[in-house]
Formats: sequence, C-alpha cells, structure tokens
Amino acid sequence: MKTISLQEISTALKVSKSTISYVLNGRGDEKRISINTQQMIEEYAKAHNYKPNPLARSLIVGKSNMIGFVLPNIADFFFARITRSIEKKAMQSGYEVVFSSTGEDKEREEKSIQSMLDRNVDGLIIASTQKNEKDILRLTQNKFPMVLIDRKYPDISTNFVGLNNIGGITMLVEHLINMGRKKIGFVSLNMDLLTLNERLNSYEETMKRNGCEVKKGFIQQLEYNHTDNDMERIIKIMLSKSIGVEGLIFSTQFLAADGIRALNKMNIKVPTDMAVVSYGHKNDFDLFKVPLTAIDFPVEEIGEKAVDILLENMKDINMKKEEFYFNTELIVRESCGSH
Amino acid sequence: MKTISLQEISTALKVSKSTISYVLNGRGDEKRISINTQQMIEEYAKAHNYKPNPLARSLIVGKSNMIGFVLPNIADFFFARITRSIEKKAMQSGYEVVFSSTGEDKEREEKSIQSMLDRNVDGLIIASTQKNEKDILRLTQNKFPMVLIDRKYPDISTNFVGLNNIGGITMLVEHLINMGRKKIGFVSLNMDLLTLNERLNSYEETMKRNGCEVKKGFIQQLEYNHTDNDMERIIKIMLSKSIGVEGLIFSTQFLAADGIRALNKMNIKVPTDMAVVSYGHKNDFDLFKVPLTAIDFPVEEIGEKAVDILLENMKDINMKKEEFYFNTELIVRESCGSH
DNA sequence: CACTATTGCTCAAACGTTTGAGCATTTAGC
DNA sequence: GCTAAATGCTCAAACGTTTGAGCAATAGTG
Repeated sequence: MKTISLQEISTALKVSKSTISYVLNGRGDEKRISINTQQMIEEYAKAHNYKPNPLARSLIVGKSNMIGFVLPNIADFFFARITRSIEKKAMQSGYEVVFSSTGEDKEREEKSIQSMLDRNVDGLIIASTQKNEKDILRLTQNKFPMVLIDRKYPDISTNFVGLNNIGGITMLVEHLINMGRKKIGFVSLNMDLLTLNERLNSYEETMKRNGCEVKKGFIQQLEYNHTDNDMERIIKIMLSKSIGVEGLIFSTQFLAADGIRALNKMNIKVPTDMAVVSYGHKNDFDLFKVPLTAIDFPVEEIGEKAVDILLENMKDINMKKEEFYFNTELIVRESCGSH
Repeated sequence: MKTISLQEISTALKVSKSTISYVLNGRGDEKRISINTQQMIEEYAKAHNYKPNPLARSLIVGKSNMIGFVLPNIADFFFARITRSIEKKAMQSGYEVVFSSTGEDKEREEKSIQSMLDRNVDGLIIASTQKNEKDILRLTQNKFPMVLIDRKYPDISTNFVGLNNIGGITMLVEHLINMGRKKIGFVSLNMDLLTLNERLNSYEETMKRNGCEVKKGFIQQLEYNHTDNDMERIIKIMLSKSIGVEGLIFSTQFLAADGIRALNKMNIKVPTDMAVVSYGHKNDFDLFKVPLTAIDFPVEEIGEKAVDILLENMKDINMKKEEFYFNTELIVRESCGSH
C-alpha cells in the first residue's frame, strides 16, 4: 500500500529531491528548472502515481488542508445534514473535513479539539457543548481560525452562525394565539444551551406582549434522555384542571415527535383538545396523522455559511468577528386547527 | 497553539530525546531508565501538558490510530447512525474515525480511499458505491485491514456486515399475502446495488413460491434523485386497470415516505385501496396518518460489528474473511389493514 | 586488581516532505 | 579575455517523533 516517495523519484531520475519538490509544486519556473527536467519529472510522477505524503507535508508546513468539525452527535439529523454541507463546501475549496462527536460531554469536546489541533487542522467549526469556555477562549486568544455554530458563548466574541430563535418562537406563539389559544405551554429540554434559553425567553416575552399570562406549570423541561413516560407525565400536568393548557410549543423537532406520540397514546385529539407546534422541522411532519405546523429553517445553509466565514478567517487571522443568523419560516399545517 | 516538543523537554531537562520518548511510551523500565529520571520526565511532561505530535509519530511508525469510514452520504440517517456507532466503538479501543461521503460517485470514493491511505489510517470500513472494484481488489490483495458494510462486491471475498435482505422481503411479501393481497407491486431505485438486487430477487421468488404472478408493471424503479411527480407517475401506472396492484412494497424507508406522500396527495386510501409496507424503518412511522408496517433492522449494530471485525483484522492480517448478516424484524402496524 | 555485568543513559538514522542558501557552469557585455 | 549575469540545479536543515545500537560509569565477582 506504499506509494512512491520523492527520494525514489530522485534516485531514479538522478535529480535532487528539492528540484522534484519544486517542480511538482508548480514552482519549477520560479526556480528556473529547465523545461526538459520539468517534463521528465512530471511524467515520471504521473506514471508512478506519485502522491505527496500529507503527513510529512503537514509536519513541516504546519497546515493540513483539513478543517475540523466538533459536534454533539453525528446521528442527530440536524448535525448530520450540516456535516454534509460542510463537507461539500469545504471540498470545493480543496479541504477535507474531520469530525468528532462529543455526546454533549465537556471532556470529550476538549479531547476532540486537542486531537484536531494536534493533527494540524487549519480551522475549526464547533457546535459546542457550551461547557467548554476554556478552549473557546484559548482558541480566540490565539487567533485560531474558528467559527461556532448553533451553540454560542455569550461572553466570548467569536464568529458565529445560528438561527433567529426569537423570530421563530414569536411566529409560533402568535400563530397559536391567532388560532384562538391563549393558554400555551412550552416544552423544552433542561440543557443550558443559549438557543434553548433564547427560545424560552422569546416564548415568555411574546406571551406577555400579547397579554397572555404564563402560569406556573406552563413551562416544562425534560431531561435530554427522557422517556416516553416523562413526556406523558408533563403533558398530564399541563392538561390538569388548574393549568389547562390548550396549545403546546415543543422547542425541538424531536420533542415534538415525542410529544405527538404521547398525545396519541393518551388519546388527546389534536388540534381539538390540544393545538401543537414544533420549533424545528422533520421531513415527515406532513405525513403525520395530523400534519404538524412547524418552524423550518435552512440547515445546509448553516454549514455553508460557517465554511465561508472560516475560509475568510483562515485567510485573515485578524478579521472582524462575524455573526450570522438565519431566519426561520413558519409552515402552517393542521395541528392548530384550520383557518 | 503549539505544544511542547520532545526537543524542548530534552533541553530543559538535559536528558536525551530518546530517553524521554522511551519513558513517555512506558518503556522506561525496559530501557533501564532510573526511577528518578522517569519521574522527573513524567512530571515535567504532565506539567507542560506534553502531547506527542501524532503526525510525526504516524510518519515514522506507519500507523495513525485512526480508522477510515467511506460512506455514500453522511446526511443519510441510516449512515449517520452507523457512523456514530462506529465512532463510539472505535473510541473504546482508542481509535479515532475519519469519514468521507462519496455521494455515490466512483471517483470520489477512489479519492477518499486514497486520501485515507495517505493519512495512514490503520483500517477501512467502506459502504462502497459498488462501482470501485479496482480499489477493493487492490486493498484485499495488499491485505489491508478492511470491512465492507451494506454494499458488497459479489466477486471479491472480503469481510462484510450487512442485512439479511432475503428474510426481510420474504416477511413483507408474506405479510401482504396474509392480509389478502395477491397483486403486490415493488418500488425500488434503479441503482445497481447488491442489497437492492437481493430485495428485488427475494420479492420475485417469494411471490412465485406463494403462487402470485409478478405481472409486467409490478416492478418499478425510480432514479436516485426522483421527484414527487415521478413517484405519483409510477403509482398511477401500478394502479391502472391492467395492472391493478393492491399492495406496495417500498424497498427503502425513504421511498416509503415518498410513496405515502404521493398516495396521500392522490387521495388513495391506505390500506383500503392500497396496502403499503416499507423495507426499512423511520422513527416516526408510528405517527403517520396510517401507521406504517415496516421491516426494522439493527443499525448501530452494523457499525459495531464492523469495528469488531476490523479490529480483529488489524491484529491478524491473515484472518479468515468474515461475513455477518443481521436479521430483520417485521413491525406490524395498520398500513395493510387490521388483523 | 582485572574482568565482566549491570546500570543509565545517548547517538544518529529514519519517516517524507519543504525551503532558503549556495554553487557550478554557461552566456552576455564590454 | 575578463567580469557580471543568467541558468540549472543541489545541499542540508528542519518538522517531531521512534528505535536499534552503542558507550561510559559503576557494581559485582573471583
């Protein structure tokens, strides 16, 4: 499985390694290598399928033509799609992508980042656990090319691309209100992520602004690894006489699917007994028993934009930090009643 | 972003690089380095957070502690889940994973494989395009540790882990027959993949075995990048008087979802007018308007098994080739009627 | 005391590149 | 015919490791 090396071409052609290296890197003219020698080298290299060893190359030039992507979980459809778009976009500029899932674990995130730095990645895209302030700070201070996506550190100024959460939630709340629901519950995860907090805050503010009280019990937060039972339990609470929620906002598409599953099981009619909306979209929401009204957002675009900014940052270490927020779109279906 | 090197420790501690290398690789005792020196080195290394440069290391030892995974598309949920399980399992043995999507393109697969070899991966897991016989042959001939998953080359003996397609399709056909449907159509993709061919063949055989004729028009194959219209068109064909299909098998979960979408749009009642089953499962099939009967299979397990075999193969270059097929499970819901 | 063993290291080559400095040889200019 | 410039390369260090061979100093043995 070994390929031919510069040394071998050198002895075969009786030309120094330097000459060969210069020629194959397109610096032959600049280095005034004769056209004959250049041709000879190029032909031999092609004939023997010479490929420079990227390790040796990287070791010396300190670059690798790779960008690293650190993400929570590659099996999460949201991140898988972003990964693909990053991969595509990076490839167009001649970069390869290495990725690593952290499983929302801080230590794993630290390890992944270190490992990528050790491997000389030229830049990093990070969907952080948001528990790793130390590394993010270190990277920014060292002016290492980096862009955060989806997850952000409020106290650190970095490149960032994410979603306009506030706009999205506002649309959901107001859609529910327009459909005649005033008592609206909010189901989220009890993870301390800025995106989720923004969604929660936006929910509360929009409710207030529209004169809807956010009663105790309206807001429910589940564990990341919740069970179907957990979901049923909190829905039961929100449906109780004293709370009496008539509309539900799920703060992620996964929660929404789990929620619908629970409602089905509990025989609660959507939208008659309960209107439902989802922040975040899944491909098959339109095929559900009651097609689900949801906020959709551009996913591939997040990855592409991140690569764009990263490439800029790699060219200009001192560039001004860039933040980009994608707007979301409300897709109205039938889960809040017909209009 | 630079870390400390052996050289720097060497000058700081006035001890040769070799000694340090031996100690930090746990060969201190073997090399009879005094306990004092060992401690000194270890403390200094820890204090200065020394991390051996994997590039330099890999360049010389020819290994990288990485395994490569070449797959069609990381945004395909099936492969994303497998990737995650490979990543997890590999990490348990101290390996990292690099992956690359081929987009079902032969050249890209060749490039990805070469790039991974150039980066000294210690082994490869490949879900091939099945158009790259050359590389697979080259790898096997060079005894490079490798296991193919999902996609197989009939003429090359390799490690392989995949699905028992025949068993799965048999279950689907016979379920439909048990539900009173005799005229069963089969919708697949016109890609030349062994898995898909196995499914098709199994469909034909099972039909025959059960005395059901496979009429012209029963089998429809769509492009990989088909549109909703394409799907509606072929369903229309199969529903036509002369063909009159009363049950449909979709050979992948994505086709199934697209098919259901088309049936809904065309106002065809499932299961009354058309029974539907899917080979392959999606998380939300149970939430569909008519919950979908489908074949489910262990996905994460495919990745885990692949890593198991790969690690074995990496230990023993000459090991006997291993093939492993996971059995599938029929999940009966309502899309073929009640029982 | 002479010899061997043991202890505790060091040396230098190797992996496959890149790259600034330099060195013959030829050609040009006067 | 002499100097200067141009031509066409080569040298060797560097990147940060690993590793077999070897060497000086001390300890042990008879």
